[in-house]
Amino acid sequence: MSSEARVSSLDVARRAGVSRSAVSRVFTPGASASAETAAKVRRAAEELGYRPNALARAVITGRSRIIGLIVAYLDNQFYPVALERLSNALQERGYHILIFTAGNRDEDISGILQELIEFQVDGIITASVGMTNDLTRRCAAAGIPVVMFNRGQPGSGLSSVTSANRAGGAKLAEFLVAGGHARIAHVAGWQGSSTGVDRKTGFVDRLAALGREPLDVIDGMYDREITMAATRDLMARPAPPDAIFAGSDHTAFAVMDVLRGELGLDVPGDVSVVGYDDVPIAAWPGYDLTTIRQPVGRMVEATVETLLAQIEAPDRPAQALEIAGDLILRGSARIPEGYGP
Amino acid sequence: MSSEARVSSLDVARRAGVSRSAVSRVFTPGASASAETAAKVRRAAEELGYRPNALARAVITGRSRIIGLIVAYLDNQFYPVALERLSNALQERGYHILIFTAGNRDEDISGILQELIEFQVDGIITASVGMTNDLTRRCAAAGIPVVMFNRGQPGSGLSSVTSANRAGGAKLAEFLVAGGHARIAHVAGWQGSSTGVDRKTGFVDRLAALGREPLDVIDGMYDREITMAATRDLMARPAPPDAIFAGSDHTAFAVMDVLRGELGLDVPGDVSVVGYDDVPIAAWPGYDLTTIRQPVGRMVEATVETLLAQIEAPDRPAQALEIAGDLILRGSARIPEGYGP
DNA sequence: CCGCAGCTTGCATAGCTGTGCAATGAAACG
DNA sequence: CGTTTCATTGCACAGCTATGCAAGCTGCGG
Repeated sequence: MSSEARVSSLDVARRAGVSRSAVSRVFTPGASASAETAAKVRRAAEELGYRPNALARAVITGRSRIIGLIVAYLDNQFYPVALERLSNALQERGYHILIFTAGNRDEDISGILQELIEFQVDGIITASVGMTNDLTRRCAAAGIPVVMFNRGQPGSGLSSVTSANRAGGAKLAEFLVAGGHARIAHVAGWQGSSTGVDRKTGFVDRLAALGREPLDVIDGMYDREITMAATRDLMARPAPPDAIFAGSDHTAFAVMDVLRGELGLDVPGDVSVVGYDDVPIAAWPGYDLTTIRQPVGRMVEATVETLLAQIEAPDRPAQALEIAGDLILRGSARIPEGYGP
Repeated sequence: MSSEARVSSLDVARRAGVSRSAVSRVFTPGASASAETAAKVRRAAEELGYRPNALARAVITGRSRIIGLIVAYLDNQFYPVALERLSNALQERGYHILIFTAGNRDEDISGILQELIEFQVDGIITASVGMTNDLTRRCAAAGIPVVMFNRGQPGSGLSSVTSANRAGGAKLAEFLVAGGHARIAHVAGWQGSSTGVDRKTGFVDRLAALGREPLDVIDGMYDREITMAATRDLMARPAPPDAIFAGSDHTAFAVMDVLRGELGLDVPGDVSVVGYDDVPIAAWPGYDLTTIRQPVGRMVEATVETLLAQIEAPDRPAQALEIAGDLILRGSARIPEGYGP
């Protein structure tokens, strides 16, 4: 409530008639202080508007309670939703998110790692970022725990939390085949990412197990424009697909926009479309998209638990968690007999 | 490249055969150091993987280069887009965003202010948050500059950056009247926010100036469900509206989903719909929404400039900036003669 | 009444860095 | 070659807090 000069523990100590140590102990859980001095200190702190300096505290305890979040892009709604939940989950545990936006270029990521070290972050979460092996090595060298959210990197020694992407891709393959589709195409997610590769692999392998093969697989790079171009290309062929699996909901919307908006086709009458993620928009009647749900809540919980555990015990081995996701039936694809309620 | 022990400037100094001061000066722009020692120091730092401790630096300079961002929700796509740009703009200037998610309840905000002070943030940006006057006073007391993004609070003494919301509302009123609509309704943005109030006021006032009045004005709270309920209510009346202005694009999508998805109506054949923001989805063929563009890029620039200027010169008076936004013509509303190209 | 145990509290130090000040060295100039 | 000047560098201190250690005090039991 005083003027704008920053107020330190010394000011509080003087006003309360005690030493700095006493003030520090009052604000340190687990330290011993008598009820009387605690009251005096709290009152003085209140009057002066004092709060302990978390940065100075971090310098001496070696714990900043800051988590660095590296995120490449936010246009896929899955990531803002996850960001909000991550922030809430970490806030509840006394941690905070320092955000870093980066393209997927190596030099971006490299520079960001420097800054993460400068800010003494206790841990790192990456989202929608494909890490390089170089970065992997440097993180390990810096001794900062890393959890990759919605990405994995086998053999990197880094923890990761993903949904069961291969299983999800397989479910969609079965679903589309059961729906009686003849020409099934896949506009895949970025093949530089584990999610993009795993979904594709699970999808193609299950098709093969059913004695089928995809009409075509094109890398849509998780990009709206590229996916739209790929869709136009597919549909311009003599025998166009009657079902398209897009690598994410965000790109499935792009596919549907081309089919309905540009080509005047009916979904699912002419072409069935399925996606992956179950972002909120997928439930809107405008798209009503059949998709695999990525359980954001549980993925976030697992990410936070894993990261904090690794911060507590740095020697704990990294673990790659996969969380199963359900097929969500909606109106964008023919529903075969036996599915649904 | 070494083991995981944190490496300090003393380690680098020893390895380079110089004093701590020399190391500090090499990493402080503007300080004097000979080319020779700079080379020695940089080399030793490289070998040890040293980076200066930004937290310790912040303790002594009194500048953390951390900006606190308070955001209430991210489901309206306008905010993730803004967040990404804010982060980029600040990163370019050597600042970073510490993120705080909060509901709009007073106790949330109050607790967050404590944490903002603890982390010694140099400035605060609020987005999608309605601040209380109490918070206003406490921020001023703490001496931390605040810029409200996409919100204003007249008379609070806080800086703000918004688009010209009254002017935008007026443009939409004119546009809908020129389109020959007979019964014009407004499902407004949250009336506890300046944007919601200003857009409504500009809209209603211009209607009045044209000798018209709205069929009804309902507070949609910027919430999808509430807006959908309001739309159902409007359309169930004996004389339903033939044009609806929704307080944001995000809620305009909700209106369209009810009209087309639930009621089987044609947009704009039966009802014209307009929104506000011009988020990316508004341009997708699935919605193709006529709206007022909020120029995110310029709003972000202005926010960053204002905040940094206020950090440099704390006595600088607060300013409320308004940035004009254009009417973007698309297919969700009848286009009157004389508009368009 | 005395000794001991246990809780409090102040002192001093640690944890990392920026920066004023003075000393050192070299370079430049006469 | 002598002197002045300037850049450079080390020392010491500041900035804010946590914590081990020892001293003080209180209370309890003998």
